[in-house]
Amino acid sequence: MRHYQPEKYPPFAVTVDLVVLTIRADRLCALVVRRGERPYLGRWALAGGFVRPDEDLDTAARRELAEETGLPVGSVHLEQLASYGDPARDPRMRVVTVAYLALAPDLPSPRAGTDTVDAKWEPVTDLLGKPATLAFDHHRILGDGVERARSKLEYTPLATAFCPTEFTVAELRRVYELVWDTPIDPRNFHRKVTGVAGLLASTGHTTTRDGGRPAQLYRRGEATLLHPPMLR
Amino acid sequence: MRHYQPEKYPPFAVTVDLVVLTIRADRLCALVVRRGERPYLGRWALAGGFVRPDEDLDTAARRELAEETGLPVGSVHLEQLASYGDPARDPRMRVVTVAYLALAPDLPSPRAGTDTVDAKWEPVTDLLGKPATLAFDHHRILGDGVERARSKLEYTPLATAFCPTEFTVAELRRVYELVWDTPIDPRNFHRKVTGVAGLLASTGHTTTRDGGRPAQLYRRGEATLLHPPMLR
DNA sequence: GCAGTTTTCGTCAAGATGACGATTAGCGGC
DNA sequence: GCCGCTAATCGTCATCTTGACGAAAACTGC
Repeated sequence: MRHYQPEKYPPFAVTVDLVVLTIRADRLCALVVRRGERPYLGRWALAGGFVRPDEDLDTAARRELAEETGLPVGSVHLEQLASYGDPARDPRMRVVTVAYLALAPDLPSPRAGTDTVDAKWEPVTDLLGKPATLAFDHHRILGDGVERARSKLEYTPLATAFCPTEFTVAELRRVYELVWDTPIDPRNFHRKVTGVAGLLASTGHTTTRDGGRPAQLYRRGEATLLHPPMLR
Repeated sequence: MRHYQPEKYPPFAVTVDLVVLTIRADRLCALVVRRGERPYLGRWALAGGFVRPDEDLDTAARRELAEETGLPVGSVHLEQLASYGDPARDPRMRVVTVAYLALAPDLPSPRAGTDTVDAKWEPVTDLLGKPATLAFDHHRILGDGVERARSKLEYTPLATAFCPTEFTVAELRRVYELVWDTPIDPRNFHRKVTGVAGLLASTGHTTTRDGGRPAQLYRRGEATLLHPPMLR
């Protein structure tokens, strides 16, 4: 094992940043934290932080998610989104960030973390509508995350990640309606979603929490790809 | 702008690695280069190299593609694939690599680059069938790249990236057949592909290079998303 | 019991799909 | 110039899926 040779291997800092999405009060919301450090002190930003020397990227992402938000992290869907490495994206030094996309059911309000003085859920339309709100290139990263979520709803069971363990067809439909920002016919959606192999697993229970006739409760099925896909 | 503080921002090396796919002699092939340096000296690997201090990730990927292969790089589709950062993935030091997926029409044979002694096109089935052939975690990266290509054929016009500027419906079909490894009915494919809005742009020319009745030549259309998608 | 609400099942026309027959338009050889 | 070969392109038909919407079912609150 050789020595580290800075001339040959230029040093970078590597961070993870988190696009954490949830649905709260009938809106698609993203987690933002207020920065407690320079640069961008006091500005809102995505949660994130430096990857530790002996830590895998996925591990770092999950650790930051837990640390910076205090949220129960076990039930959260986490996947890598993309990496961003513009030489000027951080004024301190050369930083490459590996962005992750996290999807969660409606969670309690986050608490501030170690490097943050505040944390909250903010509707994504508000954030994306004002490009200068977020620090660094986080506006772009958020946009990419939302777009990834939108398209993955079509051909994966990702929408179930926004729902609690047991959920109704109507709750799942609400996810699609909010993420795609388009109304969906409840009857056709019901027919389609119950027809896709492996998307829903029956629990035998019912609930009336949405009012009206009792609805079947489902758990997420084993499918990882939807055949046929749900098209926008 | 602060000083670099190694305790606070642990140093990483950042590389780009390239999954370059093409279709040659009716097979889906990937570009592999023989390493001219330690570690894995003499082993086959994906093309790639260190990102320079003042260089964007996309720029580094395109530069490496040109440098390590000598291929004409203008017509090549290039997109980010994913990042890999297992602490043990490189025995020298902590390296995070940003993998890119490149798709090219049938190109001339590659030449060796600066850090490589040899370069060639190798059928992906051969590479994926023998997990220990490639250096580092490149077997996994290649697998992820091929899987990305497979699924993007469904809902984007990505298949056209494997074709020359002007191509026939049959040539496009051959791409689908080889990447998905499944036969497709020429008549139904023709009907479908000519029906998808914005996938194909007519050139008015025809060719008989495939034999038989002259085929219309098309250029790729403006669509970025296929409606409806081509389903496996 | 009744009004209100939501789930769930049905119907029907229009569009998409898969299997496959038939026609068209070049080629090469004679 | 005609014949067979090849491959592109067009058609047909039964089946499946989709979108629009009617209607019944099963709960709640009053």
